[in-house]
Amino acid sequence: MTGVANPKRLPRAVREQQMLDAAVRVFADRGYHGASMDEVAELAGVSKPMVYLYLGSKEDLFGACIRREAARLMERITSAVHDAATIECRLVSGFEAFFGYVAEHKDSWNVLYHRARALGPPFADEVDRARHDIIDAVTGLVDQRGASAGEAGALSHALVGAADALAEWASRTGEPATVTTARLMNLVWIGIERQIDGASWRPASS
Amino acid sequence: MTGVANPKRLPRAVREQQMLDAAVRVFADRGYHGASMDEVAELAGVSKPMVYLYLGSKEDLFGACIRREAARLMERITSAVHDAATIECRLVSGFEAFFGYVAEHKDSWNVLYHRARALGPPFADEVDRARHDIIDAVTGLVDQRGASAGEAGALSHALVGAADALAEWASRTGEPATVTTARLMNLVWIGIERQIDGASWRPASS
Amino acid sequence: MTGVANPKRLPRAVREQQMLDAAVRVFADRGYHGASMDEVAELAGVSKPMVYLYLGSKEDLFGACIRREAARLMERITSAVHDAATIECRLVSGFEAFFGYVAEHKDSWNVLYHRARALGPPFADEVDRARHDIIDAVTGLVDQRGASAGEAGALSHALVGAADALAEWASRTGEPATVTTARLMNLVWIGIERQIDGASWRPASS
Amino acid sequence: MTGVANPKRLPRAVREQQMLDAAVRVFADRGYHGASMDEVAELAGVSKPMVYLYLGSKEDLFGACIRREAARLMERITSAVHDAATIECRLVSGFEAFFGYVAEHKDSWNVLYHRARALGPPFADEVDRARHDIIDAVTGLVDQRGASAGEAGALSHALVGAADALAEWASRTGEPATVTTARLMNLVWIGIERQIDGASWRPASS
DNA sequence: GATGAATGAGAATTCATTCAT
DNA sequence: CATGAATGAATTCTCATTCAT
Repeated sequence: MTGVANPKRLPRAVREQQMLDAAVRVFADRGYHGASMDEVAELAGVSKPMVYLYLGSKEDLFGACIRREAARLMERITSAVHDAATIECRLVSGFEAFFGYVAEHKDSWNVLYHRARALGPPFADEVDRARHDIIDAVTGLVDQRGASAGEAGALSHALVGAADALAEWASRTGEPATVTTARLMNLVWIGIERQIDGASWRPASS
Repeated sequence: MTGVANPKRLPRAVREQQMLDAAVRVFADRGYHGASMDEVAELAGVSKPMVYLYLGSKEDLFGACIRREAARLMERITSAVHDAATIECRLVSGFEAFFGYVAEHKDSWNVLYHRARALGPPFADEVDRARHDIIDAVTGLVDQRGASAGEAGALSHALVGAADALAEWASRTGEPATVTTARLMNLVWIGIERQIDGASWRPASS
Repeated sequence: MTGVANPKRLPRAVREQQMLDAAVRVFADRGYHGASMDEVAELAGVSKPMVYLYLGSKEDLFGACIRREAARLMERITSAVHDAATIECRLVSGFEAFFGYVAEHKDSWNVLYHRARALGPPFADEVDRARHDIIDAVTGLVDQRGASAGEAGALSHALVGAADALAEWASRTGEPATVTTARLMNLVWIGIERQIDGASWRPASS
Repeated sequence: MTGVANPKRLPRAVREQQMLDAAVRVFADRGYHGASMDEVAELAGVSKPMVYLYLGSKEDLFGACIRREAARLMERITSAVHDAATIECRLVSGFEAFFGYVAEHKDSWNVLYHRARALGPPFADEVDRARHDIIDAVTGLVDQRGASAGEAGALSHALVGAADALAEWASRTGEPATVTTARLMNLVWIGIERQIDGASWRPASS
């Protein structure tokens, strides 16, 4: 009975991280509504009141998960992009980091992308903020020169959408991040380049 | 009380459609777990037992929504693509139809795309089938000639992902389907063309 | 659609019997609370309102079942006992008739004995009346001469109880009514005889 | 409101017994299907979630009742029989204990005997096990010497059936257990004795 | 005579959340 | 610091019962 596996009396910061780990896992598996605080507490190895004491309500807990995971993803991408020279290299590095992250942290991505998106008003803000941080980062990659705001915004949305779908594909086929990155670059790089140069596709019919 | 003022004693087929309309709306707004059968019934202007009698369990009801909405979207795309001559034209028509549909039937798209994806085993099949019908249609557009199966699959996943993200963007900015289509073609058409021709992007560094 | 199997427009008396047949079956299978009017109606091949129109509420329907089946059992026993000469013969004939009935009409016995007994106040009367008709008949068999009322009552209760338990035993082993009857007579006949003669068992210890 | 005025925050073991007490009472009064978890909780003086937390589903709860009550009855009979010397004494002690138990714990007997019997597959096992423990005990009393298995089985079924019916009779007339026991011995002892000795009743007619 | 359409009421079960210790 | 005990409020689903045709 007396603490073999779970040392009691851990410092607060550690316990909080354990709880968040558990929460991310449960939210990823069941979605926000499907998750129960009971399960989170059990998986974290603490009693429910502890969860409430440390992280607040279910809503708060979900928010905390989103923020922590989004920050982790951002950091991974940012540091990957950091010391690449050309736009092309930045994109490649960024995509590779992204695909790598998704492959290595399925739960994290699951919560962020699948579970959190479009979850009624109380969460929309939190999630949108997180998602926009990422899209903005991509916009930053592409929009080094003067594409108009609208253009770059749409472009990065499309890129992130495509990347997301490919991440899923990659997680099913198990292909390495570099290959998936190549597929994506294959599809979009020339388009991006031309867009940066100001050229654009015209309907063939006209 | 909130439902439309309905004449009583409608024939079954009519009531079923009303219920499905309501269900799509509610599932779109709240997600599967967040939706309550009470709300569906109220919005449909009937009592709960009618919903259970006609459409079965919540799970069944959700499945019925998915199937109906997926069929509608597919029909719209299929008929748009039908009489276009070149691959390029087909893509343009297909995207326009898609963006048009998403713009005009927000709830439908919401259920199909945001709410239904990644919803545990009981639904995975139904949803996956619907989603794959669409992706297969896109694959069919692109893969008229001999891109290898894997290539085409990844490509169409990426295209659908990009289109989805742009649809969201468009729904926020309110731009017409033709403009969004142009943005997307701008980004990907050359890449597609080259891929059809067998050329591909190479990492610049090597 | 138009009546191949179930001729429509049957005379009321026939329909009522069909419904009662169905009801006995369903009540036997599921018990009073577990049975649903839907199932009864379906099994009877009519719509629910017909059941209500002809037999009244669920409670009424159950009562009607009890009465009909109890009457059938009583008639079987009564006519078997009718032309036996001695008390012993009457008992044997009565038990054989009883065991035979239980073996041949499982549902009927099930409803009467298992499902109906001890079913809260609304039914207690109906069921008790039916059960007492049978016990009274047994009392009549045994009490031809002057056992005091109390004695005979207790005796016949015990006999019916034993017979009931043996009926169940017989229905499991499938042994013929005559054998089961012999078992029972084996156990109780001498005791009955002595009781009729006024002799009685005395505790051995005194 | 109806429950006993309970001090709050009782230890689990205590609360569980209170809940079982209430459940036995309610199941006895209404039968399995007729009983509602609401009523059980109210009578136990706790909220429904506590019942589910401690005892599980309605089915589980019913099973727990059956097990507890069957064990109590068995213990009473076993300890009564324990130090009687002859078969006759054992039977007398056993019956007295049984009639005493039924008289003193009406609800318990009601659940065990009337409510639980013949209750569809999910319960059949539990109930049958409990019931057979009792019948086996009786078989053990009677079958000290070599009555064949079938014989002894039928005999003990019949005895338990008779005892049950007499218990009911006794509970109506209020007569003491010793008197009811005498009635039963009066009826069956000679039959049992002869059966032990291998003699048996023969149809008078042959 | 017969039924499809419809519902009010209540069932089991679960969950987020909070005290008292 | 930490938890076992406890619950109000929903949620899904079913059922007996009745109209309108």
